[in-house]
Amino acid sequence: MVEATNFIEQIINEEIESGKVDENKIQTRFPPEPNGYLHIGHAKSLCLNFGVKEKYNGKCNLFLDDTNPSKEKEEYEEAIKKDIEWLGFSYDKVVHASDFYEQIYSYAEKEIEMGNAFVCDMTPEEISANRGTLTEPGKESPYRNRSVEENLKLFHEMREGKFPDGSKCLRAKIDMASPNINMRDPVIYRILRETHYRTGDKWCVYPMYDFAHPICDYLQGVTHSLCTLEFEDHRPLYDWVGITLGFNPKPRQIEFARLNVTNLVMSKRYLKRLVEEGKVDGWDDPRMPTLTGLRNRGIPSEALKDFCARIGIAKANSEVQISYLEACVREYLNANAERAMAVLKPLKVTITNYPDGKSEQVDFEINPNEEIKRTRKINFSKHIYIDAEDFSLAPPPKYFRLKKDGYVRLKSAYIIHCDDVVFDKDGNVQELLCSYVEDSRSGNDTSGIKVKGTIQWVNEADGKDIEIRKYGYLLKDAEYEGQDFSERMNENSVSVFNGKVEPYVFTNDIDTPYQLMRTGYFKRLVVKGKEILSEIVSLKDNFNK
RNA sequence: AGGGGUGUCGCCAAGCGGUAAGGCACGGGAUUUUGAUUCCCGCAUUCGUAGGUUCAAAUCCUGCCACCCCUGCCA
Repeated sequence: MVEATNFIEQIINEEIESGKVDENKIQTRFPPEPNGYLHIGHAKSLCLNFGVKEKYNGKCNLFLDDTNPSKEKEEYEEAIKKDIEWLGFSYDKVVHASDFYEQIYSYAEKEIEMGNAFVCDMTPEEISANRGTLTEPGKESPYRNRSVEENLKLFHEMREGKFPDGSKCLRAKIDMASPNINMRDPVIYRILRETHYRTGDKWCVYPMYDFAHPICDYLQGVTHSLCTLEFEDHRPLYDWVGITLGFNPKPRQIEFARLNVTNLVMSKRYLKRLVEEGKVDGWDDPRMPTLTGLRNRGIPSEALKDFCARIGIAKANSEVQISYLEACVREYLNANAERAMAVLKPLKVTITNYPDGKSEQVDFEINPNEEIKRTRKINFSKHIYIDAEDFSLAPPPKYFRLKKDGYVRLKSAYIIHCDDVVFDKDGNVQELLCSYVEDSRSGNDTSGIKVKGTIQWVNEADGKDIEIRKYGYLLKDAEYEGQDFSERMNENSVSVFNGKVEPYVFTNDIDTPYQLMRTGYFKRLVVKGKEILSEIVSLKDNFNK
C-alpha cells in the first residue's frame, strides 16, 4: 500500500482496500482541450495525474478533449506534448475524444433506444428560456416524448447533415425539475458544421463534454477521472452516463481545487490579451505563466514539480504566494547552478599599483555547495569593472561594500582600497582609482586585513558587453478583489541593464542557468535575434530589510 | 429552505475522538571571500462561529456566518 499524500490518494487506497478497484489497474488521464497553451495550473494537474500513475504503477494517457472543433488546433496539441515532455512525464498513449467519435455516437443511439435521450427541435434560445432558473424548475421540451424510432431516425438524419446547425440537438432525458441545472435534460449532441483539425468534415454532429468525457474515460480504462472543482455539479451527469450505459467498472470522478498564484494571470482570455496587445513578446515570454513561458524563463522543471508537490492537493480554494514558487526555484538553482560574475552597471576601476600589462589567473569556485569543489580560472588585471551599486559616496551605516578610503574584497582575487574617485563633467562617478593589497590574494591571504564585503567584478580585457534583463510581475501586488485586470497590470515589468559578463557564460549550452554572484540566477536568451542575459529569479536579499 | 462545495498560523497544508505535523514567509543568533547558502532557536492554549454529546472534540451532532461554483447547442 502506497502512502497517500493527499485526499485523492487516500480515496484510491480505500478503494483498493475494499476491493472496489484493482490495485494493478489504477489509471488516470491528463485531459486538456487543445485550444490554447498549458499554464502553471496545468502543471498541478499534470503532477497529480502522473503522480498517481507513478505511485500506483498504473497508467496515464494524454487525453486531448477535442469535442469542439471551432476552438481546437493541431498547433496546440503539439505545444501540449512539448510541455509534458519538458516536465519529464511520459504518458502511455495519446488519445483524443475524436478517436472515439464512432463509439460515442453508438452510445448515444443506445441511450435513445433505452428511452434516455431524445431529439429536440427547440432553438438554443428556447432551450435556455425553458431551463428555469436557480430557484425555479425548467419546463419539459414538447419533443421530449418522441418515439424511440422517430428519435433514432432524426438522430441519424442529424448525422447525415439533413438539418442546419442549431436546428436540432440530442438531449438526455433526465429531470427538468432537478435542482442541479446540469441534470435538466442537458444537450449531449449538437449539429456543428466546422472542420475538425483531426476528423476534417467527416462529422457535422459533435458530442458535448458531459457525454463524451465519461465514455472516453471508460473506453480508456480510466479508474479515476480527476478534474477541478467547477465540475462537481457535473458529477451526477458523469455518473448518469456511466450508469445508464452500464459501465463496469465505472470510472470515478474526483474534483480538486485549481491553482491560483498571486501576481499571475491564469485566465486564457487575459493571457491572450497580453499577447495580442503586445504587452508581452508572445506566449513564451519569460514573464508569462504558461509552461512555455516558464521554460523560456529558465524555471527548472524539477523546481516546478517540487512546487506542485509542496503546495499539495486539496479542495479548499486557495491562492499560493508566488514567493513559494520562487523559493522552490532558488532551492534547486542554488544546488545546481554554476556561479559566474557579471555587473549590471559597470563602474570602471583602475588598480593603480598593479603593473601595466600584467595579467594573472585566480581560482573561482564553480559552486561552493559541491562536496568536491571544482574551480576554474579567471583573468585578473589592472583594469576591471565592478557594479556601480557596490560603491557609495555616502554610505549608510553598516555598509559593507566599497566607499572612498575603504576596503573591499574582489571575489576570488584581492582586497582593494579606494584611494580616489574620478568624476565626469556632470559630477557623476566615472572611475575609481584603487590600490590592491598584494598579499591578500584569495587562498593565501597573509595581509591580516579583515573586510566585511566581497563583491563581484569583471576583467575589462575579456568582459563581454551584454544586455541584462530583470523582471517584475505582470500583475501588481494588489487586492485582487474587485480590481479589474487592466488596472492591475504592471507596465514596468522589465528592467534593462547594459552590463558586462565574463566570457565563461557563453561556453555552455544556451539554456544553462548561472548564478551571477550577488545578483541572481540568469540564463542566456535570444530576444529578437539578440542574445541577452535573462533573469530566472533573484537572490534573496535580507540587506534591504 | 434552489443545488453543490469550502472554512486549521501572513500563504499553502497535515490532522479522520485522546489533547495542533511540515513547508514558504517572518523574528533572533552562529558560521560565511555571495549582506546568498548552511546551521541552530522562536513562531496557532487554538482549529469560521454559537451551542450540544463525551472522561476527552479541529475531529461527532445541531444552528448560524463567510467565501467559491452552477441558468453555453464551451470545456
